[in-house]
Amino acid sequence: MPRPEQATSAVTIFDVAQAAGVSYATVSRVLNNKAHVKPEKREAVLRAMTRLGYVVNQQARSLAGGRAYVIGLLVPGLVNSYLGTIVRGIDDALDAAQYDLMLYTTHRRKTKEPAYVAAITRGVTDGLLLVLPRDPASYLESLQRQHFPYILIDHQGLGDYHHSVGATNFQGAYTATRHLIELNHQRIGFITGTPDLGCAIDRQAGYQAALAEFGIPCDPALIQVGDFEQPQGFTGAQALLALPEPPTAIFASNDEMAFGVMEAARVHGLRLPDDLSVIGFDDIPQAAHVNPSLTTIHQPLEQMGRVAAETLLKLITDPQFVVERIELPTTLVVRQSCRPRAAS
Amino acid sequence: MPRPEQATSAVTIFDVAQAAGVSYATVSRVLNNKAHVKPEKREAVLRAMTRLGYVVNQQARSLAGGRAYVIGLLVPGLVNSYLGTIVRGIDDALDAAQYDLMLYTTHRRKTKEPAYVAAITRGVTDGLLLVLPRDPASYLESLQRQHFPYILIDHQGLGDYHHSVGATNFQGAYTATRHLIELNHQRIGFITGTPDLGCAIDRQAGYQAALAEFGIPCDPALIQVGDFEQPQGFTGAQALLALPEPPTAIFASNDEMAFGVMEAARVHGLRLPDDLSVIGFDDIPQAAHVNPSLTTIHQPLEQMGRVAAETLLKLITDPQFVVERIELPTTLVVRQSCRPRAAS
DNA sequence: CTGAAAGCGCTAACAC
DNA sequence: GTGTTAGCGCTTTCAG
Repeated sequence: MPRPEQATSAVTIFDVAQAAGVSYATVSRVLNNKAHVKPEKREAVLRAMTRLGYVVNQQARSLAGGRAYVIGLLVPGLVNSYLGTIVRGIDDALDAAQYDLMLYTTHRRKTKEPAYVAAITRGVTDGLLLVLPRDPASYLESLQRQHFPYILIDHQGLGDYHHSVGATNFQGAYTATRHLIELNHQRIGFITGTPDLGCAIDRQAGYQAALAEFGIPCDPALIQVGDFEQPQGFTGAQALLALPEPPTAIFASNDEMAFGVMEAARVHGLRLPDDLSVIGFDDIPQAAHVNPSLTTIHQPLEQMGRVAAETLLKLITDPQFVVERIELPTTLVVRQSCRPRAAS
Repeated sequence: MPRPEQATSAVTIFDVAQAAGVSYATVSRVLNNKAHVKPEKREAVLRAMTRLGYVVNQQARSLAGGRAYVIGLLVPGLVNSYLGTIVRGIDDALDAAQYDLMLYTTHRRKTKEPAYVAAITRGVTDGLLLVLPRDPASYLESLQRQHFPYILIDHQGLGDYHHSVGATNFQGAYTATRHLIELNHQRIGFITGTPDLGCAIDRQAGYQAALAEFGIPCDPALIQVGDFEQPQGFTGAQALLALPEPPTAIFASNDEMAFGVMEAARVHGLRLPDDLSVIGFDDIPQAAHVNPSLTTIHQPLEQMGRVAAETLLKLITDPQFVVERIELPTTLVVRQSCRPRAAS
């Protein structure tokens, strides 16, 4: 009693072989672009495949030792537009290489991570892309031990993770701060990202470096800890604006928090950008559409995704390939949320 | 010469069987929770599995005719926070059932969709979730022919797609419009969604139904065609506000476009909500954070994802299971972007 | 250059 | 209850 629901499918390489008048193995060779197949036969096989509507069975293929043509993408719980943009880049690169994408979320099965990684590395997937993992060490150790191909996206600074693609966070934050300084601001508030993330640390370092370079003392009261989410931008700005000597400009570690800052400024009765300059980081689509539009540091998210995927693919095809940390440039996007400080 | 990169892995059910002193098949039975296994043996097998660090090989499992424990998610190109919220719900449900998620994007391989669907239905995946497919017919036909389990998310209205989970778009739009009417507005502008999407059509119908119920004539000049993206909200509102007799309230078919409307109102020198009331649809996180905060219709996206996934799982385990279209309720969320029209 | 044959790890009849 | 035995569809030696 055959499974009725499978009625349609089931064109195997065996069928193709028969139709093309060759053997089983030859079809496999054609399938994998192996050399040593007479052109005519290759042609015949190809023709038979299209005529029969043959589609490879990845399961079988990878079981038999070949590639799975799937790469895994491990993301933190939150699925937002930041991630969406990265995914678009990944998807592009994977599409070109005929790879599919398996989506894994960090918060799943957190109890038994080793098993999780094991499952991922056990055949289903040929490589793994990790976006902003909170605690990379738990994964990386087993990944490295198994020499399993992986690339980290947008994470660095902590530890020696050279298999990674990121942006020039330090440079970007430096540029943002410098922009504010050149606009004559002296008291510049800063709202950090999630403190245990490399990119957050680098952005803070860039902020402090610019201050130092221009001989502006770094007042700890001007630094508020945030978490990359809008509410923290709001509360951070509230604290900043309540200071005896409040800042004339605020640099938020990402755009989401910058929106929170703008909100707080309004609640505080401040006009933007006249009374307070605000600058963000990331350049999410929304940044161009708020009022006033947000001056920010553009982070090439889509490109990061694409480059990471391409690098991973390279790593998969050539295990000897040596991956260095790749940093893509950030750029200042000047819009309307910053203004020169009125001379006093 | 064994593959060196596989050094670590390779604990098979065979190894487990040996360690537990049972046969091959018994391990498989335990794995699949089949009946007829003596408790002591089951125990022994379980112990051996954890001791050896055994992890199932899904490829082999599904090749041999079992489940793949993977469901596919087909999404339109755009990956935004709308989708992110749905995915969270899906992920929750799948997590509970130990399923993984394969992400497919519509724009890929558009040239050969049949092959695409074939690949999806050929074993890698046990079922398919389709979010807002632009042209469902091209997929649905082969899906149905193969009796392959699938559920549509947030698509309806066109054709007879009962395998779907959505929200009460008509009802929500009706409620939004009615809210505006009860606020004494008579000239209410409307910006449509992408016209070929069922949800867009239903929302427009809801708008018109409310108007009709209150005896307000539907002025075609008050309806602008949009596409669910912010820029169209902006231009649509511009057209509306340039009318000889402009509306006192605008209902945008989604929040993104409502933001565009707010932007246009500002450019036009209008104060919100005093000079113009704006209402949206979706209740994306951002809606609570703009200024003024956006009154909107909450669409239970996360729940939609969860329900769709759960229903699909049910369908997979029981092919006889009959799926009806499921509509989850939308609710009005009153914030600060609407105000009663000043009596004139 | 090409065919034959041995599995990959597992499920599912089928015997015992 | 439990073990035995076929394959699932494909990649890969290994002979020709």
